[in-house]
Amino acid sequence: MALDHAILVSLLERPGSGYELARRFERSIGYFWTATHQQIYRVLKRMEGDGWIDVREVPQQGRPDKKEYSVAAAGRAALSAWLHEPIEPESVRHDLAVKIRGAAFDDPAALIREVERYRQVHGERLAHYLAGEVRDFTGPGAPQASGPPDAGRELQHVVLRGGIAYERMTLAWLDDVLATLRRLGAAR
Amino acid sequence: MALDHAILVSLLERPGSGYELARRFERSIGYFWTATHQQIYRVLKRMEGDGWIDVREVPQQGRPDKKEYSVAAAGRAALSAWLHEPIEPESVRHDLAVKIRGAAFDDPAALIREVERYRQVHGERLAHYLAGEVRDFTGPGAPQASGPPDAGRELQHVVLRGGIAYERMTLAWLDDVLATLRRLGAAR
DNA sequence: CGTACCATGTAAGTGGTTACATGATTCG
DNA sequence: CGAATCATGTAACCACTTACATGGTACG
Repeated sequence: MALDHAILVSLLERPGSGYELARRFERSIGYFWTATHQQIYRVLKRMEGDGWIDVREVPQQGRPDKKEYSVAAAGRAALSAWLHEPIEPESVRHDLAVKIRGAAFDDPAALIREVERYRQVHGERLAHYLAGEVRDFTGPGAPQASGPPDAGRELQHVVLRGGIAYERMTLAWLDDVLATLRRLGAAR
Repeated sequence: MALDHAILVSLLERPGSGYELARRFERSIGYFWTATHQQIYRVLKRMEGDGWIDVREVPQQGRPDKKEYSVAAAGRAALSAWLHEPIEPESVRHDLAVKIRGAAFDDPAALIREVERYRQVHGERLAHYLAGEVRDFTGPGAPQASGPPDAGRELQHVVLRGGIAYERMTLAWLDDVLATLRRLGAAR
């Protein structure tokens, strides 16, 4: 049940509305946690009821009004408690791996197109992450770290490096998969 | 909803009981899909009702009788249909990444122990995969591939290589995370 | 004689997905 | 005037988790 905590972290990084959170979950936070707006609104309502977050009605011009949420003391405490409680490394679920093993009982070559699609998606994600890294961390326009290190910045960067490493690894593996599928197709 | 298909693949590789499937999901199939016995029994019942799988009562001595399931024609067809239908690369959920970003609002150094625990778990998984690879694929005792390549074997191996690559990448990243956390702790 | 393993289930709860619903504003 | 974006929700359903339940055999 880390959606609560993912939302708390995001609101600590910057307060915002349910709609804005949903957009963030399509991007930066979405790199390691996904959520739809329906889910987010439900959780926000619950956390508001529990006093974890505060709401502020923000009138806007040219746009619908919005409710801006920010983390209350109780929410900070709940997040801190969760941070200190150990969690098990999560279990993995890879549809593609199921498909690959299933292909042994069907036509392996028919999977090639599917794997190529995956390869493209992961290639795009990698490019996206790398662009973000240059923009926010390593590029010339990026804010310079002067004086003591900014913990939030460093931690965001190391998470992003994880995403980059994951995509690179995945691309290399998908190439391995493609080579294997092609080898099996050629040998028939 | 790939649990159905993961079970079908596993039953195609070798027919078995719900209990046996549950054990497999703790090992080989569990590398890329998890399921508890409660889930498995429910899905087996449903697939049996749909005519996807056949049951055979197998009396045993010294053990309780078991129901051995095997894939029926309709199940094979359902699997084939799924294999040919495109699926989106699945979304990721990493509690640890949420925790790392959350640590910026708490004590980063307190996360070190948690990350070390993760590191150990992933190290064990890697060792487990590598042992399996030697045993089943690359070792001297492993069945030799003579003549035409065995598609099932090759495909199982490439999936396992994916698991190995994933664990290696994760270990390297966790070292990066640890170094970052320690740097932040030392700079305070 | 207790623990571990084999074997199969039910029930309740939670988290997540999909579909439906509304309504205003901006831009081409 | 249609599509996209901003903004917030309800309802139904499905997948998954956790807790509870039973009962036999093997082994040290």
